[in-house]
Amino acid sequence: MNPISAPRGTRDVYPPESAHWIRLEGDCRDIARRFGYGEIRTPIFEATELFARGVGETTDIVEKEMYTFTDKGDRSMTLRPELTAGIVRAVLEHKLFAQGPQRLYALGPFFRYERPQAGRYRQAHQLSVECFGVAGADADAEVIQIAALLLARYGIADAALNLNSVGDSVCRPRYRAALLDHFRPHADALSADSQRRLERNPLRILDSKDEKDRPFVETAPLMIDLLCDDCRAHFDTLRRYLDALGIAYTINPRIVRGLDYYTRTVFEFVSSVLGAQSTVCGGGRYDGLVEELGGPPTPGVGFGLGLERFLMVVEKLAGEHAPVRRGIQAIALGDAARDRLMPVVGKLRETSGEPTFADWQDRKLTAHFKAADRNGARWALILGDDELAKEEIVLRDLLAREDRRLPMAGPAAEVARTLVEATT
RNA sequence: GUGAUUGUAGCUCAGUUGGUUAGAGCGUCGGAUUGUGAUUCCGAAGGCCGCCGGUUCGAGCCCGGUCAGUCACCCCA
Repeated sequence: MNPISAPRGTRDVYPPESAHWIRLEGDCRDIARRFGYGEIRTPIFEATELFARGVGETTDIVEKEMYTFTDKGDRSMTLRPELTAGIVRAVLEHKLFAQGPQRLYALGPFFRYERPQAGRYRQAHQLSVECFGVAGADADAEVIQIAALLLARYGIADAALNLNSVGDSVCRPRYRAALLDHFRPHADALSADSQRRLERNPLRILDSKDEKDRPFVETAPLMIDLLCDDCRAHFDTLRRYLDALGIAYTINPRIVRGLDYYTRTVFEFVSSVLGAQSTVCGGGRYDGLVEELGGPPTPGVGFGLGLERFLMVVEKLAGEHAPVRRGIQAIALGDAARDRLMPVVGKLRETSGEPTFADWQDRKLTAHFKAADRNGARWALILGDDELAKEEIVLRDLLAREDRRLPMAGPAAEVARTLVEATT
């Protein structure tokens, strides 16, 4: 029988890597909190209909990338391919809009059935930040700053903010028509992919990587030149706010997002160290989404930030740094010492903020020291027959390589307290 | 879904034109040192050579399939 492996495109996270995840998730929560955003947790599966309507029937995500199944009640369910639709559903279900604008974030997995590649998984994780009920560009600037701050906290200067506007229901149809007028006469000269895109989603041709498309893409009209007055004003205001916040960006008139619901602002943070899947964070405004899902007309802006990709950038950019040594390795030599030391270790684990490691097996001192190194312990605590006889215990500083002898009398709690003091 | 490429010890990788008991470094465990670790020396354990089938007297090596990793397209976090 073959051993079972993790499903394709999924991966396990375990020590020491899991420590990076804990830290990143903590930083996401901390930064969201600073902006007054609260956490929302929604199911990882929802009615298929929610994503079909929310993400868009004709998007690649809905057409071919969803994990959809029929449950035992004959309902069509889907593992969420992104977090926003479920959040909107929950907000509507609990009538949170009755309480004014909602600032929410969610942290968790999403699922897309795609061929894995660098920075692309079938189960991935993201921080999803959503601001509902604020129509002004201040909300756009606010969510962008959240992402910018998170990147800055990890010293990721490498990620560049690309900004664009895809217009609204007034000017986008006009732009689409202009694009079709531009590309249609040259349809035969376009790449096969772009010929297909011409019918389905002409905007996509703009970020084609095919050399054949290049001359036509370069001369194509730009949305940014055809924005209606309202969209133009929104875009200009956002730029002013970003400048005021000191957030650098470049206007990239060719960024297009894959989800149907975006209106006006779209943005991406891209990193050069990620390979082909270079977007660390992508988002924008979605003023029509809430209504589309059966709610009252409600503006919204938000983004998704890929945690796997974020950590990839951090790892590529960060050099090797010596791991911090912390905590105590407790070493008992002999049965009597073990019996005496065990309650002390128990108390240390209750009261010390640092880890306490112990291997109660009857091993050589050398082996215990090796374990201490492996555990990254800062201190070694040694108790053997000699110490027992003198009611002492040896505390070794593994960095300074120096031993200290401490009194070992009284109840375990007292000994533990002395040790905590001696090691801080 | 399309294309390329790679699967040999826990990890990184050798393995000759197909030829007997498949190797190294690191790591692990033990010893040198009956109580002092990151250096050194000695020893040991650890392999369905991804899986299934085929060719062959004989397959880690050749062929087909399959699963998985990696990279790119498509698409996106």
